[in-house]
Amino acid sequence: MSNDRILEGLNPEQREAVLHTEGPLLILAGAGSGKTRVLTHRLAWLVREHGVSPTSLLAITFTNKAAEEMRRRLQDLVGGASRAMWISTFHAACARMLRRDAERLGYQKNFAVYDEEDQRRLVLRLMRDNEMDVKRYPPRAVRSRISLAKNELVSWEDYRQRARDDFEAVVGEVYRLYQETMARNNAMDFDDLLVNALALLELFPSLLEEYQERFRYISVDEYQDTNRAQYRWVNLLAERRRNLCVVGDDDQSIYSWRGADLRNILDFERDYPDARIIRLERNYRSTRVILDAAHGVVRGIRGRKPKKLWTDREGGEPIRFFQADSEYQEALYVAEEINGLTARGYRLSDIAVFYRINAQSRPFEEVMLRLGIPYRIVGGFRFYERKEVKDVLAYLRVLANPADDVSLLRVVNVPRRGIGETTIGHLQAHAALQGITLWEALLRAEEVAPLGAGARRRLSEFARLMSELRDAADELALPELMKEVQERSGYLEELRRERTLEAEGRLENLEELLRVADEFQQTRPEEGLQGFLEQVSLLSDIDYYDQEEGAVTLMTLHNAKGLEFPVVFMVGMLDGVFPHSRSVVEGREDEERRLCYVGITRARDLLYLTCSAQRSQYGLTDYCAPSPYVKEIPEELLERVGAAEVEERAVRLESERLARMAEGFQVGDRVLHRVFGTGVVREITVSSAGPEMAIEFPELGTKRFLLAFAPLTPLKD
DNA sequence: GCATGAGTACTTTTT
DNA sequence: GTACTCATGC
Repeated sequence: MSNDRILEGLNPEQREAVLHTEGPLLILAGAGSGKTRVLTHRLAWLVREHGVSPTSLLAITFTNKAAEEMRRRLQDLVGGASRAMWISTFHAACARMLRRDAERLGYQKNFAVYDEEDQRRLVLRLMRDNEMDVKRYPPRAVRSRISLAKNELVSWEDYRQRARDDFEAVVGEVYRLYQETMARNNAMDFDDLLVNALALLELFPSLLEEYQERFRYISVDEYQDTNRAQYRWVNLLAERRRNLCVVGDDDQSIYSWRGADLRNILDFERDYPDARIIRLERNYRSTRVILDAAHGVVRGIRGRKPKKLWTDREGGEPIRFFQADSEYQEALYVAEEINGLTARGYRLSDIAVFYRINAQSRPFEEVMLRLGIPYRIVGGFRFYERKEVKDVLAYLRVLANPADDVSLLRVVNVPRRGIGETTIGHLQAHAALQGITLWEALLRAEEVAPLGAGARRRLSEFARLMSELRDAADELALPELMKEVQERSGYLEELRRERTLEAEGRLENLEELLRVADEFQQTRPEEGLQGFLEQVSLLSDIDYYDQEEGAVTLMTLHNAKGLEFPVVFMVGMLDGVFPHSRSVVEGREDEERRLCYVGITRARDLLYLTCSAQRSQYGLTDYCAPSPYVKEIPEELLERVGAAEVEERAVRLESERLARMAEGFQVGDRVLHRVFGTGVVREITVSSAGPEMAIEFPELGTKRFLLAFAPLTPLKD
């Protein structure tokens, strides 16, 4: 392939960005302006034209999915060289550094990665152990403050010193206990990955130098959503070579609640006075109407870098706005439109439904299920957050890192083996007194004086189980080990005994987990248990998403970032939900506007905004006004849809569905009625209530049924 | 130690 | 409407 192909089809600004290889570069890339293309082509250009070794390239993306996509595109441009580049999220890159050198910070290489639930459990335990008031200071809130502090590089010492009220004082104290326990448990949470990777660079100049020498060219995508720790880490790495290319868009900054700081991108010019700045303002995605609507929402934000995207897709279909009477009707409208769109030639995978919070998905799921529209949900309850999955993973985590007592405590009595709170309490006290880990205390359970004989026996038995599994861990490949854990822990047996639908589902999930382990073993056998656990904890919902599947996509606006669809429905556009009342209270309304902007600019051709006059939450229904953002879209771009029309179509849709059902039956067929038994169809007619059938039963004579309600099944001869 | 039921808080958004 | 905590009784 010739190098010219790398530049082919780029507009002048894109081309300029690709050609600017040396020195700091800021690319202000509006929505749909082809920034992924620029990023990948720039890397390809470095390799092909400048002969840069792929090992010298570090590319940070926002999700694993984006990294994968980038690698795939690079594979096309430069072939196998793409494999040698570091293309990953901040968290994955930091984890990689730490797997190599965490020992320098006092961790062992096999450190565990805690997710939010693990963190919350630990915070709760620490607060209870120290007699703190968990009602007044909710562990969730404490956890989130600690997390935010870390992202802003505030240590517990600093935090405690700066505490302004008693809540912050409590947080400061828990923060200290938390970090101590994490160190003892040989565990890091998501934030520690960043903080500790940064610590490696700051504390060990030789390491810093090594990485600075290695990564001669660094690029960061979605720079507007980086936090303090990420900012420091990446700028430190780039300090020597100064070949730092950052890409972002202040209008799409939507993660301040997780510590992202818009100043990182706004101040880039101050950090690098010699930076080249390139603006990509040509949008290749949306119609003019859609871009104007998006602009209407963010126009008024103060401190915003003024800019306006342009497109040569003049005009476009108006934005449809529909205010339904009920949530159900809203969902029905969306479903009707989807049917109409597919009739017009759109594929289901062209269509997306976005909402502000996961809880809003329910009515849409229900209606699509009922009308038989295939859909796929991104996010919400995650596979790896399901109880049974986390339980089995917790066993594996203990095997990989016995110091991990959060995981050990999670599984010690799951399934039930008669080891209750009292017993565990004694064990913990013993461990603390002796200065040993919970695991060690478990192995020497006989020495725990206050324990009764029964408790002691049960603990020893559990200890034996775990030691044997630990031996197995050295011998067996991952899938076999997991199978052993599922079987020998008694977990499968307990679920099998239950014989409920729920247990059935859990068993299926555990099977799925085995398949995941199997695939990991096939593709990355050298990474072992450790690597598996790490991958599992760093994956996000969107990483699993395959846009090509023949289904409508449902997801939150946050998950929609970086994607595009020919048709977008933004649903539940209600004041209080969007903007979310909590965001408003906490002074983050601008960010809600940007979130709206992100949603709108995902649409290529068609955009729908919907809401309903009422909404139910906590089982109650109350009345709601439409989102104020709807009003900020210029009136001439909107087309309001009437409820009467929607009702009418709903009725028609329903009768069509019934008519389709009737197609399964013909006069003369034998059918089975759940109550009356076997009969023969004598007549099919259609009334206003849908298809009716006259069925003759041998004993009972002829009866008439409404197809919609009768429990009938056709019988094959 | 554990099953049961009453009472409660709860929902932003996620690597 | 649910998930979680807590008190009660076996």
